[in-house]
Amino acid sequence: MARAEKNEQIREERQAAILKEARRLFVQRGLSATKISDIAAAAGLSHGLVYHYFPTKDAIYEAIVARAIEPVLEATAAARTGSGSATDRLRALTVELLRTVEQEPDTMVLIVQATCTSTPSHVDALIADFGEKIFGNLVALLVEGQRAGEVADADPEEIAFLYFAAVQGIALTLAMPRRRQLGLPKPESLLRFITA
Amino acid sequence: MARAEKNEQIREERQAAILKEARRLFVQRGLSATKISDIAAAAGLSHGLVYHYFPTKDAIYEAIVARAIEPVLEATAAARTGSGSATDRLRALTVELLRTVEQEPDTMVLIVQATCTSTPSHVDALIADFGEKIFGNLVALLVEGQRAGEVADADPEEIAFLYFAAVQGIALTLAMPRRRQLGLPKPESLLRFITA
DNA sequence: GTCTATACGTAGATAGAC
DNA sequence: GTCTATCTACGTATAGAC
Repeated sequence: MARAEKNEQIREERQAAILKEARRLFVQRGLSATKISDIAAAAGLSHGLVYHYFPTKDAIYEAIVARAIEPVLEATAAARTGSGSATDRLRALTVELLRTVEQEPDTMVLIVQATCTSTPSHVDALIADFGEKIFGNLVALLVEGQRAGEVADADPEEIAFLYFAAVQGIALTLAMPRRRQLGLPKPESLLRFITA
Repeated sequence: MARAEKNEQIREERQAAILKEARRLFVQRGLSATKISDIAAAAGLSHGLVYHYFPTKDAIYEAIVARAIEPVLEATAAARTGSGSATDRLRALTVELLRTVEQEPDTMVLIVQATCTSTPSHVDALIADFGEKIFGNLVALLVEGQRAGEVADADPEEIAFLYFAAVQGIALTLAMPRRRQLGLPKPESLLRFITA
């Protein structure tokens, strides 16, 4: 393997390791309580080297939030434009969101944290944009469902609001310290907000 | 006024001012991003004097979280033991919780933050205890409602989970940066989770 | 690419004068 | 009770050697 190639590989591995460990720590302790040296130790490199791969701690955080947002945004976009009835797509979306909450709890907790705590301004912008898009996708989907008579005849903005609030609240509750073991709610239960 | 009396009065005023400004700042920026000197400046006293009234920053935070939890806990306890049908009490509780979210958003946001970010261990214990009690009160109330045939015949633990998740998610959404203006959901909408 | 050493700033907390 | 000055610790980020 050529040297440049090998370096590129090292670079990717290091960055991935930093992002992975930083994400875990940010979720556990929050942004400002996580030190660069914690991240470095967890990823198995010196703290100075972290700055070889990322310019600042905020940049690491921003990259992590952006990656967390992406799949959730894609899921709602896919539900909005996919094929099948609106109800089917809402159901599939709900299953997908609950699956994410269960199998990758960090993803949603990170979004929740970034939403309710002040963050670097770039991240604030990411979160605001995220909220707008999620909301837009859900409302469009709900309106389509209402036209087909499948979705309750209430204000679609209100339903979208409640629905996504519940999803985030579920992620939050599962992140509670020393919480009792609670199973995830069933998709049907969450869909009671919506169905006609 | 006697000197001792006057000092006592000063003490109470100072403590109240510190708690009030600290709460605002903690909600806005989070615990570790809020400096003692920020609090002191906002409350109009020197940063050294803050330590005359509270031993540590964590102690201030703990006092604030404890005060935020109290009214929410009381509301669910009152709903559990109050008079009237279970449905009536659930409805009144929902109105009360949504009123709190709207009129004192900081209260719920503070709880949400304390839940999803690592906090001093005393606060973790407060939050865990809070979760247990809220959950217990809601489940008891729901079971009573089910006996009367007023509440949907689903797992009461699941309904309680979803209900409180939604409440917290609503508070969270309203705290979003640069969010579009959204009205609060109507109590009826939230109660759709519950009613038979 | 990697590490160690360090500069620089700042935050929590204390001491002592008024 | 109140302030200013200060101690101490630590975290980010950089520099320079290997």
